[in-house]
Amino acid sequence: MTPLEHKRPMKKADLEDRIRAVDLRPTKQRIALAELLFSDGNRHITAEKLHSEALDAGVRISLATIYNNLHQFTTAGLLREVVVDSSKSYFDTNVDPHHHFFHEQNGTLEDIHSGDLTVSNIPELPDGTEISSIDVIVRISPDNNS
Amino acid sequence: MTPLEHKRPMKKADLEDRIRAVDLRPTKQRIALAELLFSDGNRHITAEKLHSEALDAGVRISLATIYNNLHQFTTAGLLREVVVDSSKSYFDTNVDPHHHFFHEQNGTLEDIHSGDLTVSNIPELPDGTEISSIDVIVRISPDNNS
DNA sequence: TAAGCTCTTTAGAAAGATTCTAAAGTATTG
DNA sequence: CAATACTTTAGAATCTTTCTAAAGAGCTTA
Repeated sequence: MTPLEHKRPMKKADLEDRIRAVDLRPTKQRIALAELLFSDGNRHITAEKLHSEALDAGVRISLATIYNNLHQFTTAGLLREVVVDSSKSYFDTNVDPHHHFFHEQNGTLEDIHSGDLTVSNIPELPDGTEISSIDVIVRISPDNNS
Repeated sequence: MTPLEHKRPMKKADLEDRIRAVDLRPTKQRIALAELLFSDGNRHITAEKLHSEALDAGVRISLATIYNNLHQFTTAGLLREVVVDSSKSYFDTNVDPHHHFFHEQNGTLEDIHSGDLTVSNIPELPDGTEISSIDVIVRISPDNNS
C-alpha cells in the first residue's frame, strides 16, 4: 500500500452500518468477517484462508457461513470475485474497476489500478450481447536473473 | 468460422506425426482425442465435454486418460488452458497469443484475435518478475433490447 | 420484554471436478 | 520376440463448494 493511499481503520459500528446498508443482519459472524475483510486496505482472499484467519482470531464460524457470506457480500457489491485459478475462488475487497497481477509462484494477487492499464480496440461484440466486465490478468513469475 | 479462415482437415497420419513430434506415443486414445481436438478449426472444450464426444464417437476412453492427455498436450504446447470459470477448466486449441469473449449465459468461449484487441500501459512489474502471459476476458451477456 | 416471524448459522452429507494408485495393456527398441 | 518404458484404466481419494434441515439469533410489534 502506497503512503498516500486511501485507508480506513473501521470501527465495529461502521462495519455494522455497512452490513445493514446492504440489507443484511449484522450478526456476530458477519461483523467478524467484515472486520477481517475491510479493516485494513484491499485484500484478495480465498474462502479457506478467510476461514482460518477467522478461527485464528478466535471467531467460531463454519466454512459454510464463510461461503454464504462471501457470496452475499459479492451480490451486495461489497466484494468482487476474481477468476484466476481454476481450482479456487478469490474475493477482492476492491470493487472499483481494475485489473490484476497474478503471481503464479505463490498464487497471490496484486491490483493494477484502472488508469494504469488500458484495453483498447475491443472488436465488435457478438450480436445481441453487451459487455458485463473486462478482466485483465497479467500473469507473472520470478525472472531468470535476479 | 469465417470462409477465409485457416482450416485443416487432418489425416490420421498427420495427427500421429503431430503427437510424435512432441515425444508422445501415438496411442489409439491420443489419436482419437487429437482428431476431435484438431481436425476442425479452433475449439474451446472442457474435459467432461471431450470425454462425452469421444464416447459418442465410439472411442472407449476413461476420464482419467482425458485429463492425462489434456495436460500432456498443454505441456507440449499443443493446447492452452483458459481460466474463465472457477468451477471447470477450458482447453483451447489455439495456442497463438489471443484473448476471449466469454458468454456468461452459456459458458461458451470465442476467440478475439491478437490484433483485434490491445493492452497498453502495463505498469512496472513487481521486482524480480517477468510476464508469463496476459489474459483478457471480455465477459458478455445477452443485452436488454434485441 | 415476550411472542412470533424471518433470517442465519451450522454440522455433516452431498456434489462436482480433478488427481491418484496400482495393476493391466501397449508401443518401441534391439 | 523379449525387455523396457510409457499408457490406460477403474475406482478410490481429494479438494472445493453447495446443500439440507434443524437449531440459533436478530427484529418487530404490542
